[in-house]
Amino acid sequence: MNISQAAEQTGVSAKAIRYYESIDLIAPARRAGNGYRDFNDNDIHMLRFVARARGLGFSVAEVSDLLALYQDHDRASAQVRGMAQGAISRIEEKIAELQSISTVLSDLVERCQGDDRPNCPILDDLAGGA
Amino acid sequence: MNISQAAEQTGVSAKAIRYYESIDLIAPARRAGNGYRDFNDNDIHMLRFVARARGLGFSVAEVSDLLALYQDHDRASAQVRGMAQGAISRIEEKIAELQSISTVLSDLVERCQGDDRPNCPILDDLAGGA
DNA sequence: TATAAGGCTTCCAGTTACGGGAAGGTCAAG
DNA sequence: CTTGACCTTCCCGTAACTGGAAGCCTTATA
Repeated sequence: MNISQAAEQTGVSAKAIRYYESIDLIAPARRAGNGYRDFNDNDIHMLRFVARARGLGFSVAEVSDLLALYQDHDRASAQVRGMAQGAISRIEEKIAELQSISTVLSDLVERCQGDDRPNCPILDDLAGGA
Repeated sequence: MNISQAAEQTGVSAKAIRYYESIDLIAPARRAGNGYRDFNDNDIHMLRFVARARGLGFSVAEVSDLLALYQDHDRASAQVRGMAQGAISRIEEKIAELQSISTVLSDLVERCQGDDRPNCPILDDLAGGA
């Protein structure tokens, strides 16, 4: 299977696949006689794993660890669980931060008329900080 | 005032100040006889504006627009309000996305024993996607 | 069969918003 | 006069790719 088919079947762009290969996240694909990459079912499987893990917010470095754990059949599930919990913590923190920002912005928007006049509490706030 | 004092008073690092100057976000600071940047009260004011806007999640490009609006005393408040609302929308979207990710991860963690054994629903899910 | 379109390859550059660090000038203190 | 703390500019590195150029390969069509 050529790279564009692999991309289509996994949701990982051809560019991204080459990138993942270049940073050794995934094993280099077999090459056909013409030099084209040739992907097999296992390659597709791995790419889907990567796509799903990335989609769940794991960094590429973390995905690398997860792949190693996935391929190590003697791993302890605690390790994977720990990584997932770490990811959850970071996500929760980010959510809290975004929510507090959103609150501030919403308050500002509420106090701003939003008409043709120049008076704008939003800019006043940015300027004054108070 | 030298750059390190300006940094301290605004919460913007010296590196960031030079960067903002280099990309024309802020006006180049006056130079003292020795070539050092010399910041005045207005510079500090502008840097604080930038710091606060960045802290509220506006991109540097957006801060540039906000600064222009701030300095244009004939601006319409509607424009600033619109930008703030756009920022809020993006933030809300991001929050929703993070929350759905967090939910999925939490479900997975819950189903994972997290012990010394290799059985791990988290990896199973990443692999199978189902 | 010639050729044009499209896919594949590699490599380089750009993205965001800076931080780190090198090489070298400047300033205040002892 | 030297030390150490500033300051300057310049270049590299970050995360995770995307876009584009230059140049093969393949397939379809005239």
